Amino acid sequence: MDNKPLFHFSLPGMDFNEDYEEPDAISSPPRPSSPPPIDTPPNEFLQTICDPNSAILEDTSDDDAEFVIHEKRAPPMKIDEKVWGTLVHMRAAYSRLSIAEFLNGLFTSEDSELKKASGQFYAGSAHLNEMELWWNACGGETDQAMADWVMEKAAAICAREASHLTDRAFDGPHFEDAKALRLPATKISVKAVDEFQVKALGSVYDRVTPNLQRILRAVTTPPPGSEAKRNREFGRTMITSMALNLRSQKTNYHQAIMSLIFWDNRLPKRIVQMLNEFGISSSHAYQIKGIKALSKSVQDLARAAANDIAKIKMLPYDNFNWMSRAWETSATHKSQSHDQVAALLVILPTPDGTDAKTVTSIAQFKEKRSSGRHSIPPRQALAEIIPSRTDEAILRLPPNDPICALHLIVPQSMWLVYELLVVC
DNA sequence: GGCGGAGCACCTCAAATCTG
DNA sequence: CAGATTTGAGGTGCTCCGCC
Repeated sequence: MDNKPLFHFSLPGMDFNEDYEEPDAISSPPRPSSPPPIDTPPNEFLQTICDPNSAILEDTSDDDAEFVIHEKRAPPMKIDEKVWGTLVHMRAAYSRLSIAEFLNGLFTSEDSELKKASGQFYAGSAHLNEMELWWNACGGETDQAMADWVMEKAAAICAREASHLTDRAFDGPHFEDAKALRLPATKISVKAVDEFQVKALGSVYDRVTPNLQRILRAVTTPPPGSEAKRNREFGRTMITSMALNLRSQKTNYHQAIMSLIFWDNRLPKRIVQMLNEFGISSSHAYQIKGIKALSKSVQDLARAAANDIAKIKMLPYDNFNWMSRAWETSATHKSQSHDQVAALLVILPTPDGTDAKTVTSIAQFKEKRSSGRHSIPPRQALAEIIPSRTDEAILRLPPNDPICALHLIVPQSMWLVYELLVVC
């Protein structure tokens, strides 16, 4: 029978004697009272460590007490020496037990004492240190087998995070966050659109998917010295939204808003469908339902504002000649720049010290007329109706500023336009 | 089992292209 | 050049399927 040991090790100047005879496993040798020197020949060393008949261990002469008192204490053993001694013992006592088998036995055993020992090992997070050592010793990311193992575990961690927001949201720790990431087409409203912020969404992802974000940051952060002008946070947020949407189409908050943006910019249906496949946008059908819901939400707001006695309303209805690039948004025309007859509901701010009822009171105008409103000198009257310097400054706003178009309709000398709702 | 998103077929309409 | 035909895009309704 081949009794060749399963492992072989050596230190400088030392090696095992192949002719060494293995002692009985049940008679483990006692620990030597002093460390064996590294460069001791193997036979002597093994005798020192393992031989119960060793001269050191057998020294039971009457001089013991004197020896303990007068002998200088042996210097502490180095780690190498202790490890070496342990390996020697293992080989001597259990020549067929490999280190891998030993570790497996220690960490998978059901024996209470062994579990206690392995638990102490975990308690100090020593296993993380060992894993770091093994990672470096094997070549880190250049070792394919090691990288495969690590990535498999990392993928499982990221999948678990995603699961807590999608298929296992109900049972997970982020149920409320998962609900906030779902936006049914029929629930799209002005409030939902107004509240959407990529930055805020990114913060939510940082909180509920920290490990996935760690990986995305590592991948998307450019190397030092290269181009760094772009803000990667928005892209990482989009990537996360895409990943979650591809896992579950119910997680669609970002995609829903994207589909509205695409609709507003007249992106063709087939492109929307393509981007839906990619997980960037909701489907075309969702777009249509969403716009319907959004239009209803806008109308509800307009009705509420129109019936609010605390607001000052103005309802211009005319053929508006929109300035170039002054976009009008409506449910039926998307964003267009055109001239057309339209009705606008304009909510004007209430001046300080008064209220809507007083400002819009007919009696107020009658009072002004009766007090000689038309008796002021013509020159003064003209000065009051022509644009002031402030008016002119506002009228010189950039042509693509929609406020500019509004000021053409509502003279600045009256009130600033506070809110505009388009009634479709 | 209900809800909601996606897929699909089908419709309408307008622009582009063909044909006599 | 005018009418016919084709093409392509937007929109709708039904069905399937995943999630809760």
